[in-house]
Amino acid sequence: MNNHTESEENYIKALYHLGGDDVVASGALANRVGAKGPSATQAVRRLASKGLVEVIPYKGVKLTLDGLTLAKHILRKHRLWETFLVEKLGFGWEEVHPLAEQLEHIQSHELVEKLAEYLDSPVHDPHGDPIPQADGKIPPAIGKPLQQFSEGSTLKVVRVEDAGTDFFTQLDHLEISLGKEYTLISISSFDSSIQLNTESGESFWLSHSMSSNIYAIAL
Amino acid sequence: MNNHTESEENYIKALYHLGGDDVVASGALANRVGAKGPSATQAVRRLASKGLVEVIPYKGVKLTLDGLTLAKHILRKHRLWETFLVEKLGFGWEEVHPLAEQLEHIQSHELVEKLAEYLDSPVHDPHGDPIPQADGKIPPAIGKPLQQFSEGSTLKVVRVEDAGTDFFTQLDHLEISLGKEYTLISISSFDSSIQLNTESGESFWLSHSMSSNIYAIAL
DNA sequence: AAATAAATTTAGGCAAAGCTAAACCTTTGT
DNA sequence: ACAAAGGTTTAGCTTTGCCTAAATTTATTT
Ligand SMILES: [Mn+2]
Ligand SMILES: [Mn+2]
Ligand SMILES: [Mn+2]
Ligand SMILES: [Mn+2]
Repeated sequence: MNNHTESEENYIKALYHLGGDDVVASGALANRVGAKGPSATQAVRRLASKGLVEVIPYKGVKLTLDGLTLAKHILRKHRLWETFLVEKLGFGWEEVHPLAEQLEHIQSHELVEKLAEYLDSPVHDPHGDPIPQADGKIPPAIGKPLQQFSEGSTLKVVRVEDAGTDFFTQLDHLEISLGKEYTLISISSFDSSIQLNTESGESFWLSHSMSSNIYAIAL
Repeated sequence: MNNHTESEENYIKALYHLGGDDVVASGALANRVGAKGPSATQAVRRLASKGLVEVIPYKGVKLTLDGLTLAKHILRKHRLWETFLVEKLGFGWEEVHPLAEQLEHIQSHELVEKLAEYLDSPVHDPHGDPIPQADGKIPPAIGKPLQQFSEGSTLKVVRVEDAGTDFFTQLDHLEISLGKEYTLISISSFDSSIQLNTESGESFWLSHSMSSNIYAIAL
C-alpha cells in the first residue's frame, strides 16, 4: 500500500493537477509528465494494479480514493518544501519548483510533520497556493485575477499561478511579490491591460497575460 | 558527467566507505549495498563506463578521481542533512540516518551550499563524523576510543561510530551523548569493560562493544 | 602439486520505465 | 452512413537494476 516509485508519484500528481478525481485522457497525462502515449498507458496499468487509479480503456484514467489521498499528500510535501526553501534557505520563489519536484518524493511521515511544525504549519506556499493539511483537507484557494477588480479598488497580491521562468522574471522586473498592495487605476478596453498604482504612487501597466496570472484580494 | 541514479550513488558511497580509493572486493561491495554478487558486478561495469571506477576482474574495484570526488560530495550532503534534521527539526541522532540516505540524492549544488550556510557551515555531523567541505577537503576525524585513555583521565565524548539502532538505544539508556564529560575510573583486564564516572559522580560500566564505538578527547 | 574451498563472473530471467512504429477504436465531417 | 482524422493501445525493443544457478577463477589446505 505504501512504497511508491518516483515515477508513479509523478503520474499520480499529474492526474490530480489535470482533473482532480475526474477522468483524464492518457494523452494529456503523458504530455504532463513529459512522456509519450504508450508509456502513460503502461504506467496507469501499474497504478491500477496497485489500486491507485481506475482505467476505462480508450476513455481515460481516474484517481481512486487512495490515489487522491496520495496525490494530496505529495502536493503537501511539495508545497511545504517550497516554503522551507524560500522562508528558511532564502531561495527566490521562482527557483524552488524544480527542487521541490525532487524533495516531494522523500518518504517519511515524521519528516513531513516535523517540517510543517518547523515552518509554523503554513497554509499557503510561496506562490500563494494552498498547502493540503495533514488530515487531507485543502484550504480554499485565495484571491481572484486582477481583471475581476473594478477601477479604483485597492488590492493585495496573494497568489500567482504556476508559470514558467519568464513569468517570474517579469514579476521581478516589475517588483511584484506576494503581499504587495496596489490601486487598480484602469483596465484598457482595447487589450485588457491593467494600470496599477504602487503605494508610493508610481503608475505602471500590466499586460493581460501577466495580470491574468496574478491573484489579489480587495482591501 | 553529472546525472547519476540513486543506485549508482549508493554504490559509489559504499566503495568510499569500504576502501576510500583502495581496491574493494565485489562481494564486500554487494554486501554493503544489500545486493547479491552479480548485481554488484553489473553495477560496477555501468560505473566504469561512466569513468567513476576502475575494475580489475576477479580482483576488485577502485574509485577513480571523479568517483572519489562524487563520493565525498554525497557524503557531504548526507551529513549536512543529518545535521539539519537534528539541529533544526529536532530529530534524535539515532533516527536521522535512513532519512539522510534518501536526502543525500537530491541534486542541486545551490541547495547544498545554502543548507550548509543555514547550518553555519558545520564541520561535524550529529554523530561527530567530519563533514566533507565544499572544496573536497575532509576535516580530521576527532577522538579516540575509550580504551585508549588511561585510568583516571577525564574526557569528553565527541563521536560515535555509525552502528545499528540497538547501539543508540543503549546510549540513550546510559544517557550518553556528544559533549558529555566523564572520568575513566578503570578498565577491566578480564573483559575490557570500562568504568566511567559522570560529572555528578555516578559510576557505571560500559561493555567493550559499547566503549569501542565511543570516541572521546582528553580534557 | 593437487584437491578443495571460496569468491567472482557468466548465463538466463524478471520488473520498471521509457521509446517508435503499427494496429485499433472513436469521433467528426461530409 | 462512411471515410478520414485523431487519439489510444499493442507490439516489439532498450536500459537499469536486481535475482538464482552454473561456470570459472583464485586462494587455501593437505
Ligand atoms: Mn516530482
Ligand atoms: Mn508552489
Ligand atoms: Mn542513499
Ligand atoms: Mn552521521
